[in-house]
Amino acid sequence: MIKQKILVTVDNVIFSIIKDKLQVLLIKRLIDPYKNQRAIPWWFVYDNEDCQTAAYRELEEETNVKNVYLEQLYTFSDPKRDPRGRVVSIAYMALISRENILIKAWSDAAEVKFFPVKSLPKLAFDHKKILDYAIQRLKWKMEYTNVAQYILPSKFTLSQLQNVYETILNQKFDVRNFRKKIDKLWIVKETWEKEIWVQNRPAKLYQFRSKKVEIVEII
Amino acid sequence: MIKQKILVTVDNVIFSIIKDKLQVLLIKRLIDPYKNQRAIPWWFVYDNEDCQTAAYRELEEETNVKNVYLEQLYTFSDPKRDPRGRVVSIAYMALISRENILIKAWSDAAEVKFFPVKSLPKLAFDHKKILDYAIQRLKWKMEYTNVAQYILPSKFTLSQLQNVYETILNQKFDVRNFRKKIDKLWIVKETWEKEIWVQNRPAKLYQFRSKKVEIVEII
DNA sequence: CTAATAGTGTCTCTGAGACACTATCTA
DNA sequence: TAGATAGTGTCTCAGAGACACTATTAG
Repeated sequence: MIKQKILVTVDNVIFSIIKDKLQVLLIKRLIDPYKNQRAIPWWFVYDNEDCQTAAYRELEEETNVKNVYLEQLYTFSDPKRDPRGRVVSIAYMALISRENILIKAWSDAAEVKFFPVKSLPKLAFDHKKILDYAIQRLKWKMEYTNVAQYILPSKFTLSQLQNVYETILNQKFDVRNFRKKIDKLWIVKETWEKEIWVQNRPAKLYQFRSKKVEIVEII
Repeated sequence: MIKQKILVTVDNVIFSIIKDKLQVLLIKRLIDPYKNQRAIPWWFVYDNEDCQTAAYRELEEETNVKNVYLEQLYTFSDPKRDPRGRVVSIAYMALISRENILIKAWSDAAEVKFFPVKSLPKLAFDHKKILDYAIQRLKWKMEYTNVAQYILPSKFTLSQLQNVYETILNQKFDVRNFRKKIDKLWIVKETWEKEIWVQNRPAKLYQFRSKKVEIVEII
């Protein structure tokens, strides 16, 4: 067969909603090129694993891997994207609920930290392009499927659900119309539980009916 | 940097509508593995070109490359997908109009030939999986964008347009409702020309208003 | 005038979106 | 009882889908 000098990596765009903001996990680069700049976490694919497995391996570093959504996005292959040599990167998007984020990604000082997508630092390589692509895909997935469940705790209020949509799609919805829609789509069910420790009327907690990602026209 | 033994290829799923059927271009393999079976055309990516460029290069072999739509689909990376060694393949989908297909893909005896997607031979490697994915994506793109223009001649009748949708989405539409919808979406315009050489009332010829791929909820 | 396809309008029903007040809990 | 958020129904308008006949051409 032919000779090639191409390395293969996976990049992981890891989204969560923290403090009512859509945030993405970034690492600080410790070496050149782009030393001290932030980057999307990535790693080389091993010879005997497929890319999805490599992306999961990477994801384990930062999260408690229960109930993670992982989806392949796009393959970035500009010959100049890494100044050191030819690297083709398969980008993935992960959605995780705040409760599944490991402590080390919490600290402000950390080299691995969440940033709100609305106030990002300058990113290394072509990672801005990758992130923009991921945000676009996330919006589509939110509108047309039930993936919202992966970014919420397993039991949630309808207000929380609405907030996820409003935050990610960057628009407001009428409370009554939103609930009517969710109700008709038959994607969530009531539990017998209610919020506790809140200083107002406690809301009912709901669960998604299906863990499977399904096509549902939500918006 | 790290040592890897991974080769990178592009696979091209080339669609067209021929004889009112959705068809895909397949080559006959001349060597093992899968000798004499049909496969999606593919090639290695050169060290200094991005994957899109590689896919275009491949496409030139079979088509007259004017007015081709080319879109990256998905990257297939199972370590066992090629029995000879580790090959990661970036799959692309191309849409071409029948008028842009080179003669050599026309002959029945050819080693490069179109097959209706409804009566496919057995495919080599994981190419059935890739093709299924491509068909799925094609359906989505037809429903939500104006890509239909790439599979039609530049001037076409509304009946032809409706046929493209019916063929690919595998369902019938009411003539009046279909035309109402297309009219309202404002995506095509009349020309002053009509069909010729037909044995019935000749239909008006239309053109797409925009060559750019745009989001339009067609169906 | 026959065969073949092009081309056109109306009605019904469903779903989207605008809109404001009452209910229930804690402190 | 004040403060805070949960929770609920109606009306209007636009778009989707069902449905049948006339128009125009070639031969």
